[in-house]
Amino acid sequence: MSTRERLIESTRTLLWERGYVATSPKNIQHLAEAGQGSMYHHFSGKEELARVAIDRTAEEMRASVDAVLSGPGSALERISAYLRREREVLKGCPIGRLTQDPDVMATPMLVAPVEETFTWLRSRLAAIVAEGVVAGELSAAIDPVITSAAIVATLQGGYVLARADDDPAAFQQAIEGILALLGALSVR
Amino acid sequence: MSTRERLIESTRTLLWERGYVATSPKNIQHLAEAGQGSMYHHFSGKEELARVAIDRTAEEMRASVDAVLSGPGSALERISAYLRREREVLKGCPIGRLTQDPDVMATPMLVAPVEETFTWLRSRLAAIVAEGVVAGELSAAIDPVITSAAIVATLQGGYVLARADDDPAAFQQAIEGILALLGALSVR
DNA sequence: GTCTATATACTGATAGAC
DNA sequence: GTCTATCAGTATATAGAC
Repeated sequence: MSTRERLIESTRTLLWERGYVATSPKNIQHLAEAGQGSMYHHFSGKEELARVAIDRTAEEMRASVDAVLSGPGSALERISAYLRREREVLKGCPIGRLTQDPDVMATPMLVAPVEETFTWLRSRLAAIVAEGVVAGELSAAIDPVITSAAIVATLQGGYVLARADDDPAAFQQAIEGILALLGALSVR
Repeated sequence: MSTRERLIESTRTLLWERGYVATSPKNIQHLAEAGQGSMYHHFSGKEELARVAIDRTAEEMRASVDAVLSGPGSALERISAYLRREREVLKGCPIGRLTQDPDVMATPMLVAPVEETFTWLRSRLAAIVAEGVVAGELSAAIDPVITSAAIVATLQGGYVLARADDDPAAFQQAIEGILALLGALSVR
């Protein structure tokens, strides 16, 4: 792996583990086993490097989520598969966590990919919920937009509960809770 | 207000706005209009001050939530009143945000009040959901524990969505989404 | 491309005068 | 109780040699 590559991957790791404010150029260089000079040769500074790292994380997430959501199965089955996927629950969501970072929120270049990711995710899920309603699988009483917002929020909030409890079970309970509600509204 | 009081209140404000890692003793002193010496006279350091501040925020939250949940109305009405309460959505949850702070999570003294708050909230809500089921207001198919986890998670995740979008509407959609699902399972 | 030197400001605290 | 002085270490670079 090239030095540039190692810098990007190290930044991704640290942004996930500690966020943006709490990650210093020095931390990144150490993890990447790269010198000060290398980092500033490849990137203009911490901000640009973070942007590249966040973009990559967002793209990967999008691709892996889309793989599940575009897969086989009914609408509810795909949503359920997405929510129940294996996750490193206690590490939290690498994108969602950034919304709590004051320096990320104060930097338009860094918020942009975060905003785009959630906008995409919510509309992708809304489309699937709508599909389920049209197919007669889900009750016509379900509104796709607010329901998909609730689904994504449960996922993001599940991470918060799990971290507060230091136990992935809290995440799983939240997921099972929303799935049970959705399941009860499926048309059998 | 005493200097000590101003230090605590300033810390509460900064922990809410920027979190723990991103808040320095200097920031606190400046906002509190207190000198270095004053801060270290009243508190052993940043950590102790943060603990006092978090405790106070947690207690206030508990009291105000309990006021709504112990109020009049059916189970679903009280849950709905709680979720729809006025909130400074874009500022996020002053307690939930701390779960994303690496230095808070690494300090047992600081995680403790966060963990206690969520444990309390979830069991308080679970009791109300259970009440609704017993009263025949909610479907017997509803499991109080996982449902209350989903409710709290939706709330916490709603803040994440709103901040990502820089729009409180995303929070409201998530809330209306979970309430619609719960409402559909109420026994009319 | 990578390295070392240098720089300004801030972090989180301690020491001791007043 | 509050103030100023001081401190070792870090944050985030820039400069210029190799």
